[in-house]
Amino acid sequence: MTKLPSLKNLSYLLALHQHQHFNRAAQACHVSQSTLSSGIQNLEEQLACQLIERDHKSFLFTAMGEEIVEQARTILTSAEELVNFSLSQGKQMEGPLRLGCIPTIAPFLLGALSKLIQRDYPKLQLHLCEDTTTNLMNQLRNGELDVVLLALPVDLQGNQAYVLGRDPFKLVVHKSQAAALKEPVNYGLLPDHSLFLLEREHCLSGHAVNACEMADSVKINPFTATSLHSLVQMADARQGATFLPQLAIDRGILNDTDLVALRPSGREASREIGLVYRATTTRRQTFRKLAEAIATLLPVPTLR
Amino acid sequence: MTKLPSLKNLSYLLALHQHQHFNRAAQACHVSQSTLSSGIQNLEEQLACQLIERDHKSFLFTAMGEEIVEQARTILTSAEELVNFSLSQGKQMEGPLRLGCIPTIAPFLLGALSKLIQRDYPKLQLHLCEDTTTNLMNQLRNGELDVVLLALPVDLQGNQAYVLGRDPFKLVVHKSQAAALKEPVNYGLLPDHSLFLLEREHCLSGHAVNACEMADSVKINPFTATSLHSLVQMADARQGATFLPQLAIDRGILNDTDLVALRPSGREASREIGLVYRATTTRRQTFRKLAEAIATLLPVPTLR
DNA sequence: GTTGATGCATTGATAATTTCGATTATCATA
DNA sequence: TATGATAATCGAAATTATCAATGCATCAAC
Repeated sequence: MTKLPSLKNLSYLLALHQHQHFNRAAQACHVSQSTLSSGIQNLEEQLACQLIERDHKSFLFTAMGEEIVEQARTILTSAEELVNFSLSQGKQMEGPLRLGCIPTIAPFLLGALSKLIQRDYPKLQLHLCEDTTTNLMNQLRNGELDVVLLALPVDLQGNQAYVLGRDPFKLVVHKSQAAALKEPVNYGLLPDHSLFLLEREHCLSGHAVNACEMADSVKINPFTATSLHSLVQMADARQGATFLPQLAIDRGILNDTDLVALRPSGREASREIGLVYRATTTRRQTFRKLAEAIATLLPVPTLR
Repeated sequence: MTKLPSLKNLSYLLALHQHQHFNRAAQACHVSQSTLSSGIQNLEEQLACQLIERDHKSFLFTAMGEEIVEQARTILTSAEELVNFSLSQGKQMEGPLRLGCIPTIAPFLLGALSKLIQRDYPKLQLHLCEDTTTNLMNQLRNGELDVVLLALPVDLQGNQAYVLGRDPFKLVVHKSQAAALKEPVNYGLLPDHSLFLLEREHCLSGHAVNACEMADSVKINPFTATSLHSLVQMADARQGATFLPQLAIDRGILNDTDLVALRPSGREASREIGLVYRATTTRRQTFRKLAEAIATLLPVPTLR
C-alpha cells in the first residue's frame, strides 16, 4: 500500500486554498505559519507534484493543486461525517446538524422548526445559517453545512434533494385597491409600476414572476427590496402590491398592515421547498426525518 | 474543527476487519501487533464508541464497528485515488489501473486489449484479474479493483457503468447436424438433451437462456461445463450444441473443431458488455478512454 | 536609495506521537 | 497443570510535528 497523506496536511491545504494566505490559513487551523508551510511542502513531496506556484511574495494554486483540493475536500468531509456519526453513536437524531436556509424561508420557518426539533429530537443540535442560495450551495459543497433548505428548482450540482412541499404565492395588495379586484386576480387591473419585487437576483423574484407568467410586465415597480419585510413595508406605505409566499403570510407578516392577500391568476403560482444534501452523505436517514419534520410546517406538504 | 482519526488507524481497522485477527492484520499492515492493537484502541477513544467487542480470546465487530468500517473504506479508497492521481501527474492514461474481468470475456479480449493499451497508452500499467461477477463487484467495492468488465445487466449496487457494446450469441452445433438446420435456428429441431450450457450460476447461461427465450427447455443437457472452452470440447465430442458469444468465436474458439456457428432465433440474442466503476471515482475520464479502447474490440461496439 | 512592512521559507530546539519488543493476562486444550 | 495462542499493556527509542525566531525577497513610502 502506498503512503497516504495525513488528513491534517490535507486540511492545511484546504485552509490555504480558502484563505489564499499562509498566515491567515495557519490561524484558521490554530497552528503557526511555519507548521502550515512545512505541511504543504510535505504534501507536495508525498504527492510528488507541485500544488502551488510560489512567487516569493505571493503564490498561486496550480491546476493540479486545484484538483487535489477538490478531492481532499470530499475526503475531509467524509472523515468529518464519520466522526460525527460515531460521536452521536449512530443515533440518527443526535449530535450537531448544520442547516442552511434562504432568507425568504428562514424567518418564517426556523422558529417553529427549532421548537419542533427541541421537542421531538432534543439531542439534535441544530446550527442554523441564513444566506443566499448560491452561498449556501457553496457551503454545502465545502462541508461547512450538512443540509440546505431552499426554493426549487435549483441547479443541484451533483447534490441530492428531498422535495418537502409547496408554498403558494399570494398577491398582496392594499385594502384600498382590494375592492376593485376579484380572485383570481387579473394583473391588468393593477396600476402601472405598482408591483414591488425583491431584487432581481433574488430567487423569489424569479419564482414569482415565472409562476405568474408575467415577466417584464410594465406593472413592476423598478424599485426593489432586499427582504420580504421591507417589501411589505413598501407595499403598505405606497399602497402598492407585491407577491408573498403563503408561508410568510401564515406567520403573520401582514399583521399591523393594511394589506390583504389574494389568489393570483396563472397556474402553479407557487414555489417548492427542498432540502438539499451531498450525494456522498452517510446521513440520509437523518435528513429524511428532518425533511418529514419540516414538511409538517409547510402550507402544502408533499414529501418525496 | 473536531479531531479527525488518522488514515493509518482507519486502515488498521480495515485490515482487522478483513483478517479478523490482530496478528495477521498487523502483518498485512507491516506493523507490529501492539501497534495495530493500540491503533484500534486509539480509534475507539477518538470516536468515543466501541468498535469491537473483546472476548479475551477472540473478538467481534460491533454494529457500529461494521458501519465505521464501511465509511472508512470509502475514505481510504478516495485517499488512495488522490495519491494515484497526483503520482500520475493527473495524466489520465498513466500509472496503475486494476481491471477485473469475467471468465467468459477475459480470454477473448484481454490479450488484444493489452496490446492496444501498450500501443496507445504505454504508460498505463494495466493489472488484470479474472473472477466471477460477484467477486469482482466485491473487489470493486473494497477498492481492490478500479474497474470491472462484465456482462450486463447486473445489479450495479450504487456503482456506475459505461455500456461498451453488444456481443451476439450464436448457436454452435456439430457439422453433422448443421445440414438439417437453417438460420435462424428453430430449437425444436435439436435433439433432446443436446444443448450444453455453463453451470447454472454462471451469468452467461442466464443471459443466453433469456436472450433466446428458452428457459427450462427439455433440450438442455443436465451436464454443465465451467468454461467456454470445455463447453466447446463437450459439444464437439458429443455432437451436441451450445451457445457461444460472437466474441469467443471471433477469437477462434471453434478452430480445430467440427462445430459451426448459426444465428439463433429469438430477438436480441446477445449480451451487453459494460465497464463498471465506483460512483465516487475521480477517474471517469480514464475509464471513458479505456471504454472507448475496449469498444473497438467488440463485435458490435455501441459506447454510451 | 533607504526604510519599514509584508509574506513565505528555513532553522533548530522542544514537545508530542508512533512504534517496537518484551511482558503480562486470559483462556482453551492437551 | 503445563502449553500455546491471542490480545492488551508497558517503557524505551525513534520519528514526527510544532513553534519561535530568523532569513530572504519584494514592495511601497518617503
